[in-house]
Amino acid sequence: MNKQINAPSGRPRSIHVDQAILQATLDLLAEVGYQSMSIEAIASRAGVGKTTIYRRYTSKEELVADAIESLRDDLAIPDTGSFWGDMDIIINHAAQKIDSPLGRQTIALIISTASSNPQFAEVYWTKYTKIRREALSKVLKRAKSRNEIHKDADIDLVIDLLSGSLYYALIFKPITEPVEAYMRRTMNLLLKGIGHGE
Amino acid sequence: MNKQINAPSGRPRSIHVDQAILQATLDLLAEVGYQSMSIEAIASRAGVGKTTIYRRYTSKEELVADAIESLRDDLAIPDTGSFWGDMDIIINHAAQKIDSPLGRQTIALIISTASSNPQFAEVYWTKYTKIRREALSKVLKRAKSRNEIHKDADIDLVIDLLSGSLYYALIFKPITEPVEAYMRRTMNLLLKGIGHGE
Amino acid sequence: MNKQINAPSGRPRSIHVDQAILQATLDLLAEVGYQSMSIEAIASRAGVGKTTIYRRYTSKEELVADAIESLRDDLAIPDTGSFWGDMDIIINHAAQKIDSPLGRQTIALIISTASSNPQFAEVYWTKYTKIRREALSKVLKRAKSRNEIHKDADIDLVIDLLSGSLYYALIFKPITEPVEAYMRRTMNLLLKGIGHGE
Amino acid sequence: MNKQINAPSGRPRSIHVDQAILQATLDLLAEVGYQSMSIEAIASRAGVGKTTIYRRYTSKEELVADAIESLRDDLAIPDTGSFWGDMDIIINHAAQKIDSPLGRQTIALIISTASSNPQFAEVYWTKYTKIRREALSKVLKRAKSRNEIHKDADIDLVIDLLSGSLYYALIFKPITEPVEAYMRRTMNLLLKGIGHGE
DNA sequence: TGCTAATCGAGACGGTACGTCAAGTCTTAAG
DNA sequence: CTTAAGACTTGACGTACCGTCTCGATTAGCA
Repeated sequence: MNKQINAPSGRPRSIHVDQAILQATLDLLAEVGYQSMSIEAIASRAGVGKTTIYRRYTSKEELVADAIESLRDDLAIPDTGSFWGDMDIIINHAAQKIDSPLGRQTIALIISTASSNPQFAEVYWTKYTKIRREALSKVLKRAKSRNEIHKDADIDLVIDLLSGSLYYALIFKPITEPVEAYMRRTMNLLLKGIGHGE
Repeated sequence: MNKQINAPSGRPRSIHVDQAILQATLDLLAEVGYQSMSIEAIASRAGVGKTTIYRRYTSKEELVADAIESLRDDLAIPDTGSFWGDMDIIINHAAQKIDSPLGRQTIALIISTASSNPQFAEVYWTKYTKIRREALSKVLKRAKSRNEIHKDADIDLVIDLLSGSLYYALIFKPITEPVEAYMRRTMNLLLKGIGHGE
Repeated sequence: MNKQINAPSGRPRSIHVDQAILQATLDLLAEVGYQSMSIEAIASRAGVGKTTIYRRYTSKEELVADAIESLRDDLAIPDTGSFWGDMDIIINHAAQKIDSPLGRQTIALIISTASSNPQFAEVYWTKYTKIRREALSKVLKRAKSRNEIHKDADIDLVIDLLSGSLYYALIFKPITEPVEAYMRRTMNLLLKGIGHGE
Repeated sequence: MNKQINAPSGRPRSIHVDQAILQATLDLLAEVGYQSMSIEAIASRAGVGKTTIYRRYTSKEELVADAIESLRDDLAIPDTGSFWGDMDIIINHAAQKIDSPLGRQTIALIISTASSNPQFAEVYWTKYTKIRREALSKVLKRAKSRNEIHKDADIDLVIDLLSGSLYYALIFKPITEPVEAYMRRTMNLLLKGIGHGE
């Protein structure tokens, strides 16, 4: 009963080929960057015909999105019992991801593509960003319920500030301090605020 | 004593041509976007030979950077006497800049190019971003001296959060609310903080 | 035993394209001449990408050489039984070839290219000139065996004189008489000589 | 009375510049050949602005024609009293001219340009070829009057054969024998003829 | 002696064509 | 029907020269 809907006649697609393509894509992404990475180079690196790639993906964006998706790690949402306990884990995890050639290229790519191509902003948002936001969101909600942060704090906006400043710093500021330290400073500022309360 | 460093020989460069090139660049940037904008199209739109462009700029990035630079407005730093008075002006100014096809394209471009090309991050930082940061910085310092915000608040970091979240929202979030409203919400969050004081 | 040296993989070259390129080349050669004939024009006339031409030929010379080669007629060596009978046929054949826009352009081209490019002199010599010389040579040898011309006459040199003077006249002398007449006068002079015998 | 038609006011043209241009032209002609010789290169080699060249010549052909003209030697017509005496001088002179890089380039150029550009065939004919033909012509006429050659020999045609075969050999035949030897063989053949007389 | 006008070098200008590269489509033979 | 290979059209790239056009700076001869 669980036959494939349309019984595929002829030679089936090779999964080795699938993997070779994704791997070649990731390799080249880390080596030469998104812009200077040609489909032809990917094909040749993967030992595959161009046609074989075009049969699977209709654009470089799609291909790369899939390649990045392929190495998504299933981020376990931490639950240590304290806000800073959870945050430390999230921050360390993020920092570790970012501090590699592929990690930086990936972020640069996501921002770059997304900013000039709204329809791929959507794709990346779902495949990459959303997961992380959900983890953060859960952690913040728990902190709320533990009364560690204001119960009327705008969690979504907090995440915007946290993520936004991180990306902003990664793009525009030469590396002055470790990613972890920067994120902790940010979180602290958000906790205390800069006004005088009433 | 006459400071003529190098008497320029040969026919001098035409400023009409300079302007035509920059204008064509801005037009096309708004119309078709950075990626699909060819030097050939710019040349033809400007009524100019390709050589004439290549004589001035060695890359599309350089050209576009200069074009954007050319429409830099000399942002007067507001001084209304109150923090929110100043902020309103800055926010309105920013919103007005952003809410135009060219404005959005420009921001997308800056982020996109900068994120995949560190050396142009530098250029844009200086030509475009720095000026706005300095205005914000001055306003925040004055607010500090008026005791409207904490005197030990990390101004640089505050600006990172403000700018970062704005860019982040512009890229990843479909337009749900006016830019002004979003920026005001952000500023409020920063003032109050999300923690419970000491 | 099957002599297929390298089994060709990939899409084979299209013979339609081959022909279109050669035809466009010959057309333009006759219309605008060798110098002002651009590869781009040939490509567009043939309805073909520039790359497709560059895949086959590395230079305009090569392309044109091949185009000319393509219209080589398989000159049948005449054998009428008499020297002048044979010569008449050869002369008429030559004259007919020369008296057309393409014919003149071809000769001009061959001489022009060959004189400034020794390696193409070689090509043209083999593809174009040699065949005609061989025909002439055979005819002259038969005339020798029939005792119509001296048995110690230097046939190669005779052909040089015949061909050389023809080309020379074509280049430098405005058309005063039909090609046939000129060639016959030349041949006569060669037969009689200008000296007084021994 | 014999004043220059239009008294030239303003700065007169510099003869140093004239010479520098011609010299640079000849140098480059011998070095890189006619085709790959750009006006820009000539100007730069001569230490002269492009305008200065275009003020004097309207085309590369004109310029080169003048450069070649500038080194015309005033071929004295020999008169030794015997046909072969005169011929030896002419042959030696020709051979000496031809056996140098510039000499070969010049001939190649003349033939090449002339064959693809009838209006320059005219120019070269007058400036270069005609002089040599007249010398030959005079020598042949004297030989006639001395009864060394037939009195009804077609002198013009003889010269065509002599010149034509020489050019032909220079272009198409790899150097097998000295120019002098070849010319002497040709002359001999012409004297004796290849037929059997009546 | 100073004026006038064409010259000079330099190099910018709008163009044309170059030869290269990659994009995405297509056509083979082999599996 | 997929695959690897590679030919195909298209279009932009960045370069080299073309012939024309400004520039400021020399020069001569005429006034």
